[in-house]
Amino acid sequence: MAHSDLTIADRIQSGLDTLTRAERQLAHAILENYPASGLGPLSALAKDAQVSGPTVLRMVQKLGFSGYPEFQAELREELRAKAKNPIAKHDTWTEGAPSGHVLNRFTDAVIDNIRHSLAQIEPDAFDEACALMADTGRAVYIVGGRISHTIAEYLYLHMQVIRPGVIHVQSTSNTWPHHLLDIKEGDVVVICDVRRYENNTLKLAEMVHARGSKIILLTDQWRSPVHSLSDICFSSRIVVPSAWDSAVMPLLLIETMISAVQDLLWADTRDRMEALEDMFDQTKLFRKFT
Amino acid sequence: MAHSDLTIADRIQSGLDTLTRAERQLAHAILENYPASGLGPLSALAKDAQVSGPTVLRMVQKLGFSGYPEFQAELREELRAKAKNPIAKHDTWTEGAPSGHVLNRFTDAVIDNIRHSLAQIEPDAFDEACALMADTGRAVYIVGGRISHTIAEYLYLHMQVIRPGVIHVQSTSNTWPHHLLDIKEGDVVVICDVRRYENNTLKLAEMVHARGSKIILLTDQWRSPVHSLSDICFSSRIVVPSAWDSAVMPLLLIETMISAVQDLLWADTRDRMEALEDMFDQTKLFRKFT
DNA sequence: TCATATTTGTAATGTATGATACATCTCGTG
DNA sequence: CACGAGATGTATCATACATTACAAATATGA
Repeated sequence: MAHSDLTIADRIQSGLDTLTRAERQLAHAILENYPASGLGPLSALAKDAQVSGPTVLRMVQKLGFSGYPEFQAELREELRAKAKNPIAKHDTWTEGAPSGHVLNRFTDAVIDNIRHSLAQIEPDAFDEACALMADTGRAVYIVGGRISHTIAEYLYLHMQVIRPGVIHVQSTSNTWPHHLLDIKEGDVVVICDVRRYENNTLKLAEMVHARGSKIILLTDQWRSPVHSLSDICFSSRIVVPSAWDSAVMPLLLIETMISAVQDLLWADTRDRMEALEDMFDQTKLFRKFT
Repeated sequence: MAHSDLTIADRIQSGLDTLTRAERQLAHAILENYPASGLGPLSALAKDAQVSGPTVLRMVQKLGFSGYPEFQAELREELRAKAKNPIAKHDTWTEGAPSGHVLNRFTDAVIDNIRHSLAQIEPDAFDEACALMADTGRAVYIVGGRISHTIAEYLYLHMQVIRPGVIHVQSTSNTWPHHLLDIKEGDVVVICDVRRYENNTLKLAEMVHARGSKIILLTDQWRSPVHSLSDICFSSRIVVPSAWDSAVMPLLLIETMISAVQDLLWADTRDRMEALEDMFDQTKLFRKFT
């Protein structure tokens, strides 16, 4: 807030006693449905409070603004700040680091990304995507680009355990057409494509689309060109205070999918996981969990 | 609401696909801080979205309003209505999904993990780790296990661009000793090791520790056995309502590190990144960003 | 590759809006 | 009750704003 830490509402409230008759009327009208009424035209507010235009203007000036537009600008600023707050209020995440520390700034941005992205997701689409991936009648192909293949692989590594028929394809590799030789109608292709969208990925999408496969797309807020070919599309906000983009939100989505698919297939997965445990034990790849 | 039960945000949301480039930019700007941005002057919104005034107007008309003022009037009406119903609060992340939906439960857990993990991190240790990774006098080895190698690779792919002398080692591969032949005292080894801690990773840690390398460990709340050998250790909470663990917090940490190291090395990185851009342009690997 | 349609931006225009000057009213005070 | 100082409203003005018309740019399809 430009002028002080107090909101305009607070300031009006505290000064209520010192106001004159018309000003008090006006003050109540503003507070009545705050801040909506203050965001309309001056004349509308005046009419609503049954006072004259100049009275509104004088009040606004008493509050320290040079004019009505400036007053409105601060109201909007309050609104912005309020909308941000629900969880990001935590102004420092790491105690001992100033709020300007990269750890705090970065986390703020990520939480904000999560909030915005989830607000846009349609739960039905999510459930549908999970149902597709849980359908063992369909093969599942998982595709990622240069950077995004890392989270694609993360999805792959888990899906591989959960169900059979999961194939990992790297679109940056020239050999991707080989992996798609056997793809057929009804198969599911999960594509991760965030900006610096890659031509290879688009080509791949076009090919599998032509084959009649279902495309589930994980992309960013601007949406990969693949999205026009996709059956289900999830867009994540990925902007952070960095020269790079954030993969946290896409990863969160992927993990949630893994969890949901796992639940759908629990009966089958159980055996697979136990079998895997046995194999690990035999190969002594892992230490016993202590 | 005057026109329908849907809020303007909903209507914009649902029509996102049918929009053109400039309109989509605008739509995102409106949703970004909704409804504040829509309550300012048309020109301000246009500038914010980096589109022209008329584009805003056309969009508003597409939404069924006769003009911008009418659009704003409904935004204010929504605000009024929302202020009246304090029950319509966001206690869920995705509207339209019950609070018990996996999307909401999972996200709750992840946010909780982030909060707890960051509360435990010592900013000084973080800064020190970044300084080590930014020191081009030291080689940086990045190591991950069976699953964690995906986020280790994510770190690698970025560090590779930021600075020279970055090596990716996969501890699950039998060939890892080959990659460490040249490691020397003072070099930095970033190890990702979360539960199902792997024997190979511990062996590797012991070896590089003996060589006098600095170990930065990313692990979970129970801490990998490597932690006794590590110089700097970050533990992330990774429990989520799933049969699997979450890699979101480790990834968040890694991304923050990338950002911090990038900042420390900005002068040098700049050239590297530009060189990379040129190479991408030449090989036409990526589409031009639209 | 060119031609056409669609999208987008620029510049001009008219109007709604906020600001100003001044007249009127209200209320306290002698 | 009259006077004056502050409060409030009316009428006018200036301008910032939304709107319109048109041109440039971009995408689409032959």
